[in-house]
Amino acid sequence: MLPEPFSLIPEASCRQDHFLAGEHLFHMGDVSDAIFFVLSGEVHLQRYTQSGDLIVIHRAFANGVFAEASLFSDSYHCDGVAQMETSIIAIFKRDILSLMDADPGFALKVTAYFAKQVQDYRRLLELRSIRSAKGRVLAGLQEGWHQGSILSFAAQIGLTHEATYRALNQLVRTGRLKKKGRGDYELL
Amino acid sequence: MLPEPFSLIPEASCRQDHFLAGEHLFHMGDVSDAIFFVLSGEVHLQRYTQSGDLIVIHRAFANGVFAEASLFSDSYHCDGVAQMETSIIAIFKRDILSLMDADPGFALKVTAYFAKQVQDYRRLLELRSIRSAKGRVLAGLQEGWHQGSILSFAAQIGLTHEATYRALNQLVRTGRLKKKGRGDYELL
DNA sequence: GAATTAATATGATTTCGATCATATTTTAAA
DNA sequence: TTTAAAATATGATCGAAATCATATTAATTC
Repeated sequence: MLPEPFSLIPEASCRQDHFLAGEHLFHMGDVSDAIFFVLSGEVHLQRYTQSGDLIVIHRAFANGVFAEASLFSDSYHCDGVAQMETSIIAIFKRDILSLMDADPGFALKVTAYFAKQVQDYRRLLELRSIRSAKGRVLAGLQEGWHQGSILSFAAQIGLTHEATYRALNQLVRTGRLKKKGRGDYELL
Repeated sequence: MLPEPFSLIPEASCRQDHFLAGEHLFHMGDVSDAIFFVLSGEVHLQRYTQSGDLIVIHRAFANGVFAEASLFSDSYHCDGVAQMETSIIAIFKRDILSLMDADPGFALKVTAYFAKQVQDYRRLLELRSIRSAKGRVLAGLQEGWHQGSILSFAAQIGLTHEATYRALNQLVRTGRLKKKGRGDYELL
């Protein structure tokens, strides 16, 4: 059920839960006691900037693990919000940490997870440094990041949805994309 | 020289090397045997898409560590290419892993290193989501990220240096900053 | 100490994404 | 089943940052 290395955690250290669209799994500042695995649905880790802008830090889909960074901090540093009806497994932080202490092999696998996160954020930053909407959308598609709605894709790559729709349209016109249907694009 | 926790690795586990512009440090698919620290120069981690487009996954500059993810995979998943004359220190993967195995304290520091990187990248992403140059420069200063040149500060926060100079000027005029000298600004 | 390069700075112009508006289609809800 | 809401578009306008240009000062290097 749970992916490596969290599959090594006993079931007694987990809790199943269910959320509706828009519901919070946790709020920024809450004491962190668990990391999460998505059974079905979609969860956004997000924060609001000083100016009130919403930024999506990470999108977790089915079979994804998220909020692992909370293992090393006392509280969550972002909101976790279900984007649709979502089922999750919460894995208790305390039990993960004690297993890491007892089993170096397990600890190593957890470290690999953090390394992967760093890699992902670097990619996202590099993508966001692409100035043109067209180039950014194309790169985002090539990275395979258009999985959910175009709206959430736009948020992740840091464009308005209008700019994203227009860039998609341009890419279709210049023969880089094929439009298979409403909101359904394919790379060529 | 090397940043924590890699400074704890003995020198015998490292190799200094030098590359000219365009030279490869490694190719995608090569067996991964080291992670890298940039002494000077610039290295791009990049790969080609199916359609032949070059995608830059990460840019590593002086004092940056990169290809840490190779610790946990048998081969490099992208090309590492020097963009100019570049000096690096290669830290042998095998020796890092064995030290992590032998010393749980070191292993924990490596984990903490990755966790910190995740936090840093999240902050940077949040800052970059601030649309106005003025707000972004101000936030960057408040984060304490203007330490080197304004040129490198501009690059970090994702603005051209011209936009950055103008934002600094605006912030001085609106009384948020004090200009103490050429390229020397102080928060108020 | 002269020459060269890099960083700081500002002016003029242009571009392109944000913003606001509106329509249509699809999905969810009442 | 009607209504409401969300996602997918596209049009018009505006503003702010990119771009290109040039000057000055500081730091290298020759």
